[in-house]
Amino acid sequence: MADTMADRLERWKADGFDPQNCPVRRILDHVAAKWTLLVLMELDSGPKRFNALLRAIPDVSRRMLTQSLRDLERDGLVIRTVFDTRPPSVEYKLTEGGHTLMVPLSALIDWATSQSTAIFDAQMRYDAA
Amino acid sequence: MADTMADRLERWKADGFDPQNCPVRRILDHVAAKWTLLVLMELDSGPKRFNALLRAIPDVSRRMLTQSLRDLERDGLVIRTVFDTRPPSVEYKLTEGGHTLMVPLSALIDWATSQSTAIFDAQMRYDAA
DNA sequence: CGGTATCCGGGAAGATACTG
DNA sequence: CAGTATCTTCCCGGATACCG
Repeated sequence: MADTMADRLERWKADGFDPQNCPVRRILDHVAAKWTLLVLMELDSGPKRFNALLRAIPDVSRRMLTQSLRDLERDGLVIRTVFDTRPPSVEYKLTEGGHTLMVPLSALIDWATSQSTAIFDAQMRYDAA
Repeated sequence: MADTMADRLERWKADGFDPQNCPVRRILDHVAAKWTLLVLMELDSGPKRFNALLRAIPDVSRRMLTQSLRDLERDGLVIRTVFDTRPPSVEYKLTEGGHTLMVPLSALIDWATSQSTAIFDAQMRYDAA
């Protein structure tokens, strides 16, 4: 898509665009939620169980991990599978849609990684003034 | 970069990764902040003045627009130029770094746009259960 | 093991009014 | 024109405790 931002914006607005209910921002909000990005990255390398995720992501609480997983499940990006064993085990994995999200998301992560020192410097300069 | 997510995570963790202070997430938080995305998209098509942005983005308040612009300026993504006229006029435009951000960001917007109905459907299905 | 339920504090954001 | 200032409200997220 060689679409410019202006094109997109124009189409959105012509479409009766409601910034309070913008699907793109709703998705971005989820992606940028405090723990979601780390959850997605952990699951990208394969299915994991609840406590495995809890251990893999330092400082996340049970409550927030559960909520992040529920949000992702609701968006159809993650699938939750319960195995009827004793004690019960629950597996989370990315759906096909979840994996396709990782493509553009990787690019954004790369950008942020490569620019992080430049941004840090800019912040120092700004704060000095 | 054919880097997998697992590679990235491993590197981060080996690096003494603090999820509370992750540069990538800090940047993503700004990008995904309520109004930032729209501001960036408006500025991508060229410099704009404060009130032009205010008019272009429905429902944004003066306060929040100011804060969004300050955050972007602080990150070095936007430049603020004051012209000493009467009445004064102030122009905002993307920096070079701001423009490079739009590349991966466009890809993510495209993904979100193309998946928005699928996600909406998934949500309906989830909520029905 | 894999969650819920409940309480609570702090920061984000809206409304409104004022200013150089 | 391009902002501040102040107030208030809301909700995210942490802490803690309990459950099938």
